[in-house]
Amino acid sequence: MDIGEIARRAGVSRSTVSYALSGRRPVRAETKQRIQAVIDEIGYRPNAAARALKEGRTRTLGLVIPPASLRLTDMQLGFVASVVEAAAHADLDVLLSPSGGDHDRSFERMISGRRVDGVVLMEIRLEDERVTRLDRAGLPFVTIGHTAHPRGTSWIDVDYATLVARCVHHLADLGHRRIALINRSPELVAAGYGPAHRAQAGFAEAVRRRGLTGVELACQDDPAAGEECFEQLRERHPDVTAITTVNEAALPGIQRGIERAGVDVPGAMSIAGVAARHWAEGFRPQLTAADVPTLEMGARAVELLLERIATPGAPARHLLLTPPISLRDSTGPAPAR
Amino acid sequence: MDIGEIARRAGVSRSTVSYALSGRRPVRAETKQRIQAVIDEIGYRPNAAARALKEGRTRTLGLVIPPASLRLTDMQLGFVASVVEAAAHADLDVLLSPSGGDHDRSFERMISGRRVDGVVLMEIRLEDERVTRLDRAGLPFVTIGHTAHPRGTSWIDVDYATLVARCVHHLADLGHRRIALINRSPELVAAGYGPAHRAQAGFAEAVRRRGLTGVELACQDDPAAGEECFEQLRERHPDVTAITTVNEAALPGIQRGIERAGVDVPGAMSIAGVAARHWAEGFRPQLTAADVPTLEMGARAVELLLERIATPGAPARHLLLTPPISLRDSTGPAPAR
DNA sequence: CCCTCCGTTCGAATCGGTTCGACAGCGGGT
DNA sequence: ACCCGCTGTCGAACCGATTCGAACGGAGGG
Repeated sequence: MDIGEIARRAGVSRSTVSYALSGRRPVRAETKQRIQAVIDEIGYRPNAAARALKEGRTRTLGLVIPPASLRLTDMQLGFVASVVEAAAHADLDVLLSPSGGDHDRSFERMISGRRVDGVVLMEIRLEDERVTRLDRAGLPFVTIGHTAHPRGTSWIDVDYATLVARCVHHLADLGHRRIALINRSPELVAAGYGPAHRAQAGFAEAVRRRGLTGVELACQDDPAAGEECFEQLRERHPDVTAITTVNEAALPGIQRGIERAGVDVPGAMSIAGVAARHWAEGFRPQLTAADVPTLEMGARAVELLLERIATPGAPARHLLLTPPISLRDSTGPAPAR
Repeated sequence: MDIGEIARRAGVSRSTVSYALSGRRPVRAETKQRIQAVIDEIGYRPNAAARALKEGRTRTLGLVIPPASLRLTDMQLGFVASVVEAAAHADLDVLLSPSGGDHDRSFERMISGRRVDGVVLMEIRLEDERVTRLDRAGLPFVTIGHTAHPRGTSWIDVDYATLVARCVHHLADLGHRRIALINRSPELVAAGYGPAHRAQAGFAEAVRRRGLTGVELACQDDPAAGEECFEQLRERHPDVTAITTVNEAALPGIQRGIERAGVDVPGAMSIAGVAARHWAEGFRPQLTAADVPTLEMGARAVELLLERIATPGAPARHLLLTPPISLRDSTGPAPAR
């Protein structure tokens, strides 16, 4: 079922079949029909490897995901889903590489074996070795999240600093004076994980500006830790009246903690955060939050990547999203003393 | 940076370089070293497309996932993660195809363009067109889940019928006479989705055997639906004292419902189910459940697939897992009348 | 001393596509 | 009548690897 077989059966040369399929040179309508008939009959599809070899491109995008052993967060999952979706829409396939840990072989294969035309990288650290490796390999890539100094690389990210700051301002406007930030895990903060880092910075700056008292807590990305973190907060800082968080995975736990402590939200405690709509609306009462447009981000990332692939010389582009905060039911005036 | 460049710099022929790398023919140690030195210097990696073209295999596995627009369940995510993990372990790459809906192009490309050596299929329906298409394409594949009549295909699955039956027996042993099954979504049941179907069958059979009264409810795979479903159950069947469920995504909602209704578990209501350990242990009180070994299943699926690829003639193999039920804190004696 | 065999290497064919150059035939402009 | 350009087709080269057959030289056996 190679192209030669089609050519033989249609009584033409291999190149004619190729031109009939690609349309790069005119082929008589009758001939084209004859070829198409044979193709339909045999069920022929061009061999992807042969095409990739000759064309020098694979029509495949690489997607680097966190090591599979780690549970993907909902947000990461959203990125994966939307990248795959967008790629499929552009008739591209997606090759997965669980990188980090000891599985760098897969990453190595992907970037140096010319298996992909471009790469989408996620879970970017402020200093990220993978970025420099991709740069050296001369492979087009786009990151979801951005490094400390993203010189020539295209990226898309959510402006955590601004969003957290906005939450703080919103809470301050409501009269809250003591506000806590429930951040991502201590490990991530220590590892220089961008969102955690920038949330911290935005929080500190906003708190300073408004002359508030700020408390920052690092919390593992899971419900149990969220509950524990909330209890800890109540114990050590009982005077805090508002919480802002970027840790969506901890939300169910925070909610549990609130319910068990019998705290009235938003009567006695206000909460505002950054989270995918899914999490914000699942919270009781529904969470006032900046909705991270996970699905859109993956799609835009692919868009940026396709641009980079099409015109490698073009300047890198950056998309810093600042979705509006959706007012829901979890924030209200600070309780009177 | 092709093999010719290496050959030139090392002063040997291209075939010698190839043999030095593959070891399929002896190469003098000194020559081998010289070649290796050049390779290390240049950072050469064989072009994947060229190799695939000549060898006739791509060293890539295909993984068909539900359309990306749908939220992947935790279990599906576990499959994806473990398949990717296992493939990476065998130095294979994984190509993703979101199939179903209008994205069949990707599926079509994958199976007929010889882009992959084999395919892992998940979310199998009792009658599944994709299986027949793969069969026709003559591509080795393995399914996670199984069709109604899986003749010559290898698969791995969890024995939902038996597990649900065991839950029922366990509850019956504790004295419960009226038991509800909270199944997966009505759509899945209607579409002939295996686990939902077999859970139903196992439930009905066990209930009949023990002479119990059984109530079956279909429930969307999300917390909100779980809560609603529980409330509905309390309202319409207030005499039910035990629940068994295969809908892990609904568990948090069921828990919420229980808490809001102030029902004592396991004092007034027992619950036993089938769920990944993660969900069972996250439930309060911890859920007595058969722990679905998601991660193991993906790994075993890849194992089966590699066997199929290695020896296409060998008979298909089936792995029907029946993990034991872990007794936790959610089941107890039926309340006295 | 000749013949084999083995280790080592090379050249050429091959995988299945795409694409370039050439060429035939035909219509139109001058 | 001639040349140009366009349409439609073919043959051959090429992408970058693997692999087969053959050649060469030295060691070992008869």
